[in-house]
Amino acid sequence: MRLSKFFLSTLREAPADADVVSQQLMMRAGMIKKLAAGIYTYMPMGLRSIRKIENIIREEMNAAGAVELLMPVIQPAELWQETGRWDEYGAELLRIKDRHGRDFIVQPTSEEVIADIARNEINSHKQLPVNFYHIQTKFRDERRPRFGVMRGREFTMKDAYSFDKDEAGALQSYQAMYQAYERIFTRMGLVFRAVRADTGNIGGKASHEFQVIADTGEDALAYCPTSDYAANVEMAEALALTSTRGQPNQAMSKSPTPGKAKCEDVAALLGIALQRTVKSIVLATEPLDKEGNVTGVQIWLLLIRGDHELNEIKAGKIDGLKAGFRFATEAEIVEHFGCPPGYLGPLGTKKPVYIVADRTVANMSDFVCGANETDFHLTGVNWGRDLPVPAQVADIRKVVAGDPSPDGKGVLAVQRGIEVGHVFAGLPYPESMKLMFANEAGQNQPMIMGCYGIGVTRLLGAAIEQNHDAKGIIWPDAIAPFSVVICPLGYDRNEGVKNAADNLYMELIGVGIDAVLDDRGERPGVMFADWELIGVPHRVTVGDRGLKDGNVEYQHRRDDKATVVPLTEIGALLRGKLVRA
RNA sequence: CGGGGUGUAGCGCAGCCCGGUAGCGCGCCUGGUUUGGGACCAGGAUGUCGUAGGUUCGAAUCCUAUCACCCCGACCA
Repeated sequence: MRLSKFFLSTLREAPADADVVSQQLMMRAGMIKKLAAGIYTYMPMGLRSIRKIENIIREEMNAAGAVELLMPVIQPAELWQETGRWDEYGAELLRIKDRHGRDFIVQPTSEEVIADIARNEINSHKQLPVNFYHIQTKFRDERRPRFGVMRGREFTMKDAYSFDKDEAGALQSYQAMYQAYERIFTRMGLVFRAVRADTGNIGGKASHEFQVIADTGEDALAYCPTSDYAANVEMAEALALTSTRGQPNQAMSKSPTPGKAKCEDVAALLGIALQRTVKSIVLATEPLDKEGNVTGVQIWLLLIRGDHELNEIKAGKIDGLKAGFRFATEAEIVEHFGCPPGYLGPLGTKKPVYIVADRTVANMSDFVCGANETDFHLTGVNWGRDLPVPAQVADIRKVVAGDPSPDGKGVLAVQRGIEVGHVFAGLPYPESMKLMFANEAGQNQPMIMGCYGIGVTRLLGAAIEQNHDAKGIIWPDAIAPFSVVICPLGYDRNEGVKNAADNLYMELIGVGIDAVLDDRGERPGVMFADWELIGVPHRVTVGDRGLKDGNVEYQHRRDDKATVVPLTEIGALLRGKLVRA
């Protein structure tokens, strides 16, 4: 591409409403423009990267045996009413009416349509397994769109749907997609991890998220560097930090701790480690009777070690809390404990409460907790001696870096990630949409469905979040808008430079290298700054100075300085660097 | 949805408190001088001041409504 025949507009300053670095850089580099909240135009420069991402996905999906089709953006409400998602999806589902007043939706995903296709088109086991995919525009009316293209309302997604005749086949389809995803993100040059995930409300069986590692990611991941264990922090299992309960060494006593309502303050006042304290968290549930009336309020006391944090998702899995819980009000706390928050503990509550101890707390000895009396804490508290051993012990805390890995093979580390792909097996649609086929015996049986998504436009942002510096974007080769930029110094006024640059450009294009020739005749500083902002990974500078000796300069976007290379060798050098991994 | 903030040229911002009909930097256009890291000089173009009402002789400025955009969002005892 000759730049004079392309379109480029860079900005020195990012628009004030850009909230994350990837969005700022893409806007400055002229790759995207915002049209409305969470809705972006992909400008020519940005679209080139999008197309490269799509092509890699397409090649690997095809190689994995998936078949491409294209389903509509606008879908009739009837299909969504059939699965119940018309009612369940909520405000994120954009609903529209046509001129006849019929209800339609703008698709946030395509399970309904593909299931409709599957039940109409697939009748025989001979047609299975099959995996359909498309790369299509989606719309989810996010409550609060942000993070640029990473959480837009309109976005592009690759979604694939597999249909199998039995569990074994479904597992194979799942693994084929898992491996395809590994190849896709590897080819894109991204650092990522496959993370075991909660199946969430789609309700499947096996599920992994593919997370691009970046400090600015929305999700925290817990993983074990010495094994393949990786899980969302919300999901990661926290083991008890001590396997058995220690023997009591101290007598229990009440210490004045005036004004010290936080574990940190109490530990500091008493001169003990924060790990010796126990934090009390009070929840309330409102159970219903058979008629659905609230029968009263039940109060729960959850005990967590002072330096740990409650994991509400885990708490929600405790019997009695499954139906939903809330944090107790201050009035409820005073009523049940006899004192306000800050001095609460499991001993001597005013009214009975349900006590749940975290696994680690259950094994603590000589610990410190609130005395249920304003301005007092208890020290040297021991289970079994001072109070009954906890009736309920559960994993209710968030894991932290340094915890033992649940697989017993090391220590957990925590990093942030951006979810760019998700694979699910065993979706419920075969039942609700009657996806039946005739098996070898001629009997009808339900198919097994899996679904597999990749956020195409989100990948664009995630790649930048992972790969940028103070000057701009640093694209991995495979998804850069251009692989190589030729920067001639004095293109408009130096015949020798112009000829050399033109010839080099033709040579690179001739061998299939995606090169751009900056033929604007701009000053070097302007050219360099623009291309460093855009993040083209390889740059060749053609100048009078080097040309006298038959040389040009090569510089990778990550290099601090250029290397002199004979003009006759630069083509081969670039070809060597751009060999596909 | 609740709370807060901001809307002035393509981008970044000032002007608003204290009303007098809009300005700065970058970018853009023309000419000239420059030319290996965002050049310089001279000249120039671009705004229904988010929108709609109101107050006033007069509104970017004050008032009301409305829209858009941005930020924050339980608790962590």
